[in-house]
Amino acid sequence: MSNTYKILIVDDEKDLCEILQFNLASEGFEIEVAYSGEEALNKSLDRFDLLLLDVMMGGMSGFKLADKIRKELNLSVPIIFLTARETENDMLTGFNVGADDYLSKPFSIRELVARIKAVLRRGKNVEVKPKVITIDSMELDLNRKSVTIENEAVLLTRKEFEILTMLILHKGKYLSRQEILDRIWSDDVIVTERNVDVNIARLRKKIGAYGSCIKGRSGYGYCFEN
Amino acid sequence: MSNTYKILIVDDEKDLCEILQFNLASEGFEIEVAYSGEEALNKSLDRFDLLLLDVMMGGMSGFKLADKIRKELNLSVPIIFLTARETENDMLTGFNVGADDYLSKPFSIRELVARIKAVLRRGKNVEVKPKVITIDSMELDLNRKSVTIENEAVLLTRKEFEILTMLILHKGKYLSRQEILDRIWSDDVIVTERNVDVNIARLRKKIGAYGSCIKGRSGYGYCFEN
DNA sequence: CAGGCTTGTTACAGTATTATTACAAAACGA
DNA sequence: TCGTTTTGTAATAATACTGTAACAAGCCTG
Repeated sequence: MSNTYKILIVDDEKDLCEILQFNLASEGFEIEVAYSGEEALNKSLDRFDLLLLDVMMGGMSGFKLADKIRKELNLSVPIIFLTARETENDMLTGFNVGADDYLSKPFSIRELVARIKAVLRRGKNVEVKPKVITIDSMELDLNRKSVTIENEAVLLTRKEFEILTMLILHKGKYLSRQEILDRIWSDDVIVTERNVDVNIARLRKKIGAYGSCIKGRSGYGYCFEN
Repeated sequence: MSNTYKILIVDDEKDLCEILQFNLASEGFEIEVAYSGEEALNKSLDRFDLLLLDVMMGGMSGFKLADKIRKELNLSVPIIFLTARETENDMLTGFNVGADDYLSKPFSIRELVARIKAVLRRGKNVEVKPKVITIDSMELDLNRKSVTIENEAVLLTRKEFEILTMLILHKGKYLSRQEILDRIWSDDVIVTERNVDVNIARLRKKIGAYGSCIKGRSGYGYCFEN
């Protein structure tokens, strides 16, 4: 396999680390090891495709480490937890800090490998969104949330901007009113689907000629297509 | 609370189904149940956000079902397996057919819910893999619900699209009017079987030369065959 | 090959869905 | 706070979709 996956093992049991390292390496993975959470944080963690974290470690626990990785480093690298503890609460904590899987010791190497592969397979399709989208003479800046057409600013409201962005990110696909509501309106607000229509109408008017790129189709919803 | 995820439970233990249905429904999920793999295949499975499959079932096993779903229907909907069996080999079979998680009975509802949420959360960032069916110069995009012939868009209504999809997914098999009604019309609406004929006629007209691939046979129903 | 049954097609009407407008409520900023 | 902007609702007209009925054409079966 040309691009080998890099996996970081964080566990303070050196024996187990060695076993894992040997076995996973022979599966074709590229392995690095850290013997504590602190040591792990000293590495540039964004290099790895997957982290295997022991929950029970001297010093920082695996959960704590995962939390830092998610919240402070803001990384979305997949994480699998290893733990000797079997209680349900641990499970839940694990998933709450964004674990991708969870294995209780003792586990078989084959099972671990299977789960690693499952997690890596999932991750393959994630797509990095561009921050600026250009469509002919129309530009959306997702960071600044601004739109220009022929370099002229077009002032869209928040909802209008988000709908336009969503349609464009799914260019060519019809999105139902419900899907649009789900994504753009906060969960606790209850509004009618007609709202989507109204906002689409406003949007169409504001973006001039591009308005006709937003197609509406009975039973399907809306779609951007140019 | 717009975001209801639709989950299909496939298990032949009715009691368990009921318990799961009740508990998951009260978590805000929208639940459907099938008591066998065969019954599950009669549903349009692309409607669901997640499948919970029992491994051990009378008739088709959960693994077999998953395999069909992945390979024949070409769906990438997340799957979680439920099983009483704990052997490692089962685990591995599960992951090989593209399972997203695996739970051994008995499991706690809370754990199941946590795992469901983990799987659904993951799915958010994953770009849906295109589900496109190509038949000579005709292309059906099941995600976009669009049809093109020689790269020209063919605008089908929902019913027309669904009928065409259903026929093509069961290419070579005659589907009775009743089967088509059951699958495509919602349960509470009562309509005559003649409706199927009418929609088939419209469909045939819209898809031009491919119209003649939809064969009708007295007493059998309709079948797509090219 | 005739009669009854099933199927294909068309036209029409009822229903559902969508676009647009105007106005009111809510949120926002100075 | 007040005035402005944004957002939601309701009403309406326009459009699209779907079901029914009617009839023609096909197909079984005796």
